[in-house]
Amino acid sequence: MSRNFQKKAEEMIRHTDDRATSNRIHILSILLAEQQALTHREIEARLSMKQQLDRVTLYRVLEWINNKNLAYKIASDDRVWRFRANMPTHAHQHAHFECTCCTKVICLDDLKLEFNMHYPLGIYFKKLN
Amino acid sequence: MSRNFQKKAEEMIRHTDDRATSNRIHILSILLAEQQALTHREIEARLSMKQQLDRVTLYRVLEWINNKNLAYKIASDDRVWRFRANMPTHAHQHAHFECTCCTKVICLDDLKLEFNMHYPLGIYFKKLN
DNA sequence: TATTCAATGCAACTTTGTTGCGATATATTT
DNA sequence: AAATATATCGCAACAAAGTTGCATTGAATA
Repeated sequence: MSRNFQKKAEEMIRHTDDRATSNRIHILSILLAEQQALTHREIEARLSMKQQLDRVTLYRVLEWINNKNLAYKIASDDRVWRFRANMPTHAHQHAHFECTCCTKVICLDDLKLEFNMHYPLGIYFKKLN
Repeated sequence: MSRNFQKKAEEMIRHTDDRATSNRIHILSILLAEQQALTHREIEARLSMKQQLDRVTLYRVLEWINNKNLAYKIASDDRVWRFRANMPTHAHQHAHFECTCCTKVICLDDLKLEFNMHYPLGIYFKKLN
C-alpha cells in the first residue's frame, strides 16, 4: 500500500520537467497517503530513519511540490502551513468548508457558487494558492 | 474626530471589569478609527511619539482587547494576526467574504447560511475567534 | 494620600520559515 | 560505464512574529 503511493508519487513527479529526487518522492508519497493536510513537523515525524533530511530541504521540497501543483497549502490560525496532495481530477467550481481546528477541507457540492452575487468592486476570483 | 474614537474606546473599556489604561484606550481608538484589520506593525506605526509603548505590551493589549471581544483577530496567509474593532451590533448570521490579499472582510448579506446543509458528522459551528 | 495588584518594560527565548554557499546527486552526454 | 553539467541538498546563519519571567510602574480603591 505504501509502495503504491511511492509509485504514484514518482509518476507525478516525472511528469514535471524537474528532477525526481528521492526526497521529493518520499515526501509526496507521505502526502498522498494522508486524508488531511499535514504540517512540516507532521511530515518530518512520518519520515523513516533512512529518509531523514534537513529541515531546510523539507521546506524547499514542500515549496516545490506546491509550485508544481502536486499539492496545495493552507494557512491556518496557528501560523503554520499545512500541505495536502492535490487531486488532479478535482474540479474547484464549488464551495469548500475548511475547518480551522482540524484543517480538514470538505467539499460542499450542494452549495453552488453564485457568480452573479454582488461582490465589492475590484475583487476577482483567482486560483487558490 | 480622533477625539471621538478616544472617548468611544474609553467607554467600551470602562464597561469591562479591568483597568482603563492609556495604552488600551489609544490602541482601541486606533482600531475604531480604521475601516480594515490592522497588523501589530501597522498599529505601531499609527502611535504618536507620546503613545510609544513596548512591543510586548502591544501584543498583550491586543490579546486583551480580543479576549474582551472589543476586537476580533484574523489569521492571514502571511502568518500575521490582524485586528479589527468589533461592531457589537453586527449579527453574524450571514456569510463573510474575507480577501486573503488585502484582509478586508465584506459581509455577503445576500448569501444566507444554509443550516440544513449536509455537513460532515461531528462539525458544529462555533463563535469566530 | 497611601495601598494594592494589574499592567508594563526589558531581556531572553521560541517557533516557523528564509538565504547564501559549498558539497552532493541526478539526468544527460560521451 | 564514465564524465559532465547543474539542480538539489546540507549546514550555518539569519529574520520575523510572537511568548515568558520577573522586577518596576501606575490605575483604582480605601
